[in-house]
Amino acid sequence: MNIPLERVDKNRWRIPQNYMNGMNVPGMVYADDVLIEQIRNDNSLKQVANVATLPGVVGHSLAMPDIHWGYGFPVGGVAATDMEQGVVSPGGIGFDINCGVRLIATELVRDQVKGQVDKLADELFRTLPSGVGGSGMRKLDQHEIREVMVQGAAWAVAQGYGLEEDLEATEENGCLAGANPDAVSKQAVQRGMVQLGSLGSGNHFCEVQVVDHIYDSEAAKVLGIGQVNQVVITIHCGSRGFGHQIAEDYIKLAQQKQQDWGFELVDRQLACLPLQSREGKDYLSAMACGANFAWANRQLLMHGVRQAFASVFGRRARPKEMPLVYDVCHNIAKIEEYVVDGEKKRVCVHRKGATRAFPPHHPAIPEKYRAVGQPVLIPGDMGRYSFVLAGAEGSMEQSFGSCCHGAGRQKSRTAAKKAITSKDLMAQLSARGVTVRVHSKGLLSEEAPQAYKDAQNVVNVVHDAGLAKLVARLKPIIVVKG
DNA sequence: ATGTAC
Repeated sequence: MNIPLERVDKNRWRIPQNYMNGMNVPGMVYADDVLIEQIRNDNSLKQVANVATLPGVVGHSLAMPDIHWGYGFPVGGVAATDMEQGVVSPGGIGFDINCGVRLIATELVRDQVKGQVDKLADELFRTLPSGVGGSGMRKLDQHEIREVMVQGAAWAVAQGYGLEEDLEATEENGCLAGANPDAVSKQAVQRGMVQLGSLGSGNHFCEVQVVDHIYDSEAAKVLGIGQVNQVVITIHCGSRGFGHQIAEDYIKLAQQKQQDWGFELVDRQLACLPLQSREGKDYLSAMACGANFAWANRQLLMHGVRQAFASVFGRRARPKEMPLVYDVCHNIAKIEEYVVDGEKKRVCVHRKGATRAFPPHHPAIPEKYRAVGQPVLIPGDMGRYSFVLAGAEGSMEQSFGSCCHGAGRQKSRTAAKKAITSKDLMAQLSARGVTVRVHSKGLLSEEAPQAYKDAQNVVNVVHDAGLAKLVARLKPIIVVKG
């Protein structure tokens, strides 16, 4: 599939609106010369064009430099739809509702952890339940899961999983408004009741990392990650089977109703619901339940991390000395206001594999970070590095307050599995000084560094394009995975 | 991502 790309500047490529019948806006792809060649290799650019055909889409159908093929929408896609005329498309949020990333700081440095790496890895692996379909740290009854759906991370804190101040360091304070448990199916509830506080599988992980390079020492200091060799922890996880079931339920519903609403979609996977319809509002209410479950989930997992550190390092790693730096979601739809074609507009911003990146002084940013901008947490791959950035002004002008979310897959899961055996991968990681504890070795190869683009290229693009600013680079020393 | 298919 050859998609015509017009180069806009060093880091931007336009898919013209006349490329395909039915496009309501042009596409815009963020990539440099290296990344654009990798991106051309799958069908994700066609998906960028497909998204541009959605009813009520405004501005551009955007693709971040970590874009790759996904269900309907590309992963790494951003699209905003008009609140009055537009739709919400569950495939534009993703199956893992509020998949996201949480970064925890410590007062430890690399040398203090060196001799305890195996013990710490064992302790983390024991404390954080993982694996496909695995059950979580806390079983919920019918009443409790309703509270989780409405309260999010605050429920977890009230139950003793963490500190009050964790909430202000969480996007939306760990609770998306408008959640309605009655919009969630019994089946989703059944799946969710046993999975709170679990890591799952796939690309989800808990990593112990060290600050490896600092790009902006002032910003890094404000975020509490200002010391080279400082030990930090990243958790990447979402809403598990609960959010997955919500997505599946509403995609099925949307597909059944497309004809009634008069939609003729270029791809069945773009199934969508008018924002002003009963069904569209129900999806947003259910999505908020999924988002809140995910925030509670990451809150429990962070509690597990603090417990594991305390058991290994005692008073040198008490919860107060392990503050949450920030928690971002990268699979979500948010109602926000932007200037579109010179006019202020309320839109539904779909971020699927895309991180919010609000600039300095935005009221949604915790006060302590106001001058720096919203922390943007970008996991790379398990062998190389991850990044911390801060949102910048360009995101508000260009990308509906959004930037990339990770390295972006370069090889399919099947291709990755063929490229390297888990044994060879374990040896490679060990040689790089990375200690791994994994639930299923068979799945490890699918997540090999070789399966991903170089995250450094990805973050350089969003930095150069003015969407977010580089703050720090993190290197993994322990990886715990499903 | 996911009780990796109903």
